[in-house]
Amino acid sequence: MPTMRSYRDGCAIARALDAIGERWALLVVRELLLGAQRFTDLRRALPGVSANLLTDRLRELEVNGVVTRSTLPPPAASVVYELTGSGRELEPIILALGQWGQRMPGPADRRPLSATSVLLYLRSVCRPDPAEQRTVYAVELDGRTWTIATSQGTVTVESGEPPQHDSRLRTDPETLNALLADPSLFEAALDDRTLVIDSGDAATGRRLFSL
Amino acid sequence: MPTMRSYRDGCAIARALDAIGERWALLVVRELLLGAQRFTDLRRALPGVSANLLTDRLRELEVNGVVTRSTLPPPAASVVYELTGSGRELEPIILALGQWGQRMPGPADRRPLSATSVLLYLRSVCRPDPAEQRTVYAVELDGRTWTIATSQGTVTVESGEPPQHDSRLRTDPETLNALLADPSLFEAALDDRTLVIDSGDAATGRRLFSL
DNA sequence: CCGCATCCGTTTCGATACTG
DNA sequence: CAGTATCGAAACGGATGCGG
Repeated sequence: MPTMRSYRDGCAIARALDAIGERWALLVVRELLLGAQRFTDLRRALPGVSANLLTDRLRELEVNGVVTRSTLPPPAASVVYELTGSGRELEPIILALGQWGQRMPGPADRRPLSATSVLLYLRSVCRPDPAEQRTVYAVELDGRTWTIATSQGTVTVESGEPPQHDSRLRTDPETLNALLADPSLFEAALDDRTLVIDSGDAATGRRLFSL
Repeated sequence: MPTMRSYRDGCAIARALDAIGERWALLVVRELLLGAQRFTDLRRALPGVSANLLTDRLRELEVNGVVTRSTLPPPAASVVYELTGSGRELEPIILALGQWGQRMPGPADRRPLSATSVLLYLRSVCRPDPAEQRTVYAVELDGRTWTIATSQGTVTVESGEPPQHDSRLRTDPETLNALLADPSLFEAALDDRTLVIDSGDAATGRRLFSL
């Protein structure tokens, strides 16, 4: 059964933490910032969380009005979790927390990087040239495919395969992150095959990192 | 000994949560946003936290570079905890979390309100008239005295007794919060003595809530 | 009193196994 | 796929103790 402890403090900060302060809760929200996800996808994206606990957190977030649980209409009929409006309002806070965490004295750790966090970063920093044509990328990260579309100065990131794409890339979160920080690593990444272009030309692929 | 668990995720959000995501940690930071505090004051301000847990959290926050522990020079010689620069950078995030928490569907709870949260709110919303003369208030809340000074369009809130003051008020967090939301309740609060003016005239006291 | 340290019962977490 | 069941380990919460 879900956790039911509270700080018992009328303060709005404490009440917010009652809702999203339990362990893993905010990382679940982070995952859902890129769109609705299924239980199993959340598990894969959050290595270390047990199925048991993920169930509890999702239920708590649901009763707290942060997440909604819905069953897709047939023939899909799968269960998906999605942020509510209130949940989406956490985005700037979570991104700010990420910026704070980045400034922290990190002991040069080489820990695996979550795909979602890199994609969130991409979405938050990329401001494509508004004059540029709409470009749709299919990006495969950690075995999952994402749709990244640049259009009229904005970037959208969605889970799943795009209906059609201009370029299909395959890489890992660490490489993607490195390329966003320094686009000039593009050719080197192609060379050691940490980045693979499955379709589309190199110039189109490279443009994703030159935003 | 302190908690030593980690999300083991290179993502900056997860690393931030490793530093300040444990239970009570962010509320400790909240308390310290108004200035250095002693162990016992933190305990009183955070009813529900046990002494050993507070010790653990303070140590963790210390090793994570969020808090510094220092012994005041004699004759005080007391131990105080204070935010580092990194810790102070959490202020906008914590305030944003508070705004999010306030928008949450609160089930009309009448839980005790922490003094710090009301003072943080006061400091964040009050924009006094820059033309106004500097005014120093001594405000007693929950048995502790705070110094609130308005000067040149800014408000400062500090723990402790001011050297001199223009007005001395005594009230409780709930009343102070209500007065900030609706200054017209000032006279009613004086009537039922949930607000007491110990020194200074009523007009000066009232000005604190008309910012 | 203040700033903890130690002990101890309870809750939560994390891992593995299992089910509709 | 989307969860439950179970269980040992860790964290929490409260009480008490203790040196300065």
